[in-house]
Amino acid sequence: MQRTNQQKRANQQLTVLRALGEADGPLSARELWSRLIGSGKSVGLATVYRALQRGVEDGTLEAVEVLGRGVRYEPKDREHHHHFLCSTCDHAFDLFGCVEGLDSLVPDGFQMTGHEVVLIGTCDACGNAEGGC
Amino acid sequence: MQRTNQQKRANQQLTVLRALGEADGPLSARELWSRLIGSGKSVGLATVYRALQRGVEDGTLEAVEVLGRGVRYEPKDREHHHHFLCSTCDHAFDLFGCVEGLDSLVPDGFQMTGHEVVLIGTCDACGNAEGGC
DNA sequence: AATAATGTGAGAATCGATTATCATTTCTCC
DNA sequence: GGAGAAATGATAATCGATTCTCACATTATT
Repeated sequence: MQRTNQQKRANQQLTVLRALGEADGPLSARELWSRLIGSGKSVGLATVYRALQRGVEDGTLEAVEVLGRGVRYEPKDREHHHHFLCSTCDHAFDLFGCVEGLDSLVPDGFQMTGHEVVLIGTCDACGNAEGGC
Repeated sequence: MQRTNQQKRANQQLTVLRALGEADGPLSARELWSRLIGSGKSVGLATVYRALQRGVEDGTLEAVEVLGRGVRYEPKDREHHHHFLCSTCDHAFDLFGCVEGLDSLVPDGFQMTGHEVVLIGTCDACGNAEGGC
C-alpha cells in the first residue's frame, strides 16, 4: 500500500512553484521541468505550464523576458532587480541593485514606465569549467 | 552594355537593406517586410529573410533581441546604443548614450562581456495618439 | 542569342513553444 | 463509501517564426 508521503494535497503545482521559488533566477517552463525531472520529481510538462499560468494569473508570478530566449518566470515578491545571462549555459541569474541615469536616455516626448538591464557574460561555474557547466 | 554599379547584383535585397538602414531602430523581418509593402515596394517575405540572413553572415547587420518579441536587425556600424520599446506600438527606437555603474552589479566570480538596457514606455506618437499609433 | 548562374516570390514544410484534449486519478465534501 | 469537481500526464493540435522548395525571372558570360 502506498500512502501519500506528500503533503495533504498531492498537488503537483505546489511542487512546481516551490522549485521555482528556490531558483537563483527566472526559469523557463522547460528549464523548470528539467530541474524537477532531474531531481526525481515526476511531473508532466503540461502541469508545469499550468502552474506557471495560474501563478501569473493570481499575481504571485511574473513572466520576464531575458534577451529573447523565451519567457521565464519568477516570484513576483522579489525586490526590483535585473539579470545576468550566462552566454555559456544560458542560465539567467538574479542580480541585486540597479543603475542610475536612465532618465537622461529618454528622448523628448517619450514616457518611460520601466526598464530592463541584462548583463551578459560567463557565470562563476562556467568560468571555472572552461567548457561549460 | 549596362554596366550598372556592382550594387546591381541583388536588387531586391538592396531594397531591403536600404529600408533597414533608414529605420529609427531595429526591425524584425516582418516589420521590415510590412514597411516595404506599405511603401509600395513589392518583395517577398522570403527575400527579406534572405537579405537579413546574408547581412548577418557578411557582418553588416546585427541581430538584436529587445525583450523577447523576436529577433530584430540593425546595421552593425552604429555606435554602442540601447533601445526604447514602446509598449503600445511595440516598436523599438534607438537611444543614444549609455549608463554607468554596471560593473558594481556583477557578482563575484562572474565575467561580464556585454550588457543590454531597454527602456519601456510610450513613444512620442503613441503618447499623443491616446489610443495607439 | 545561348547558356549558366543567381535572385525572386509564393506557398509548403519545419521547428520550438505553448495550449487543448481526454482518459485517469486524486480530492473534497457529504 | 460515493458522487462530482479538480488535477494530472501523455500526446495531439495550434501558433508564429523561419526555412525550404521550385518554377520562373533576371543577370552575367560567351
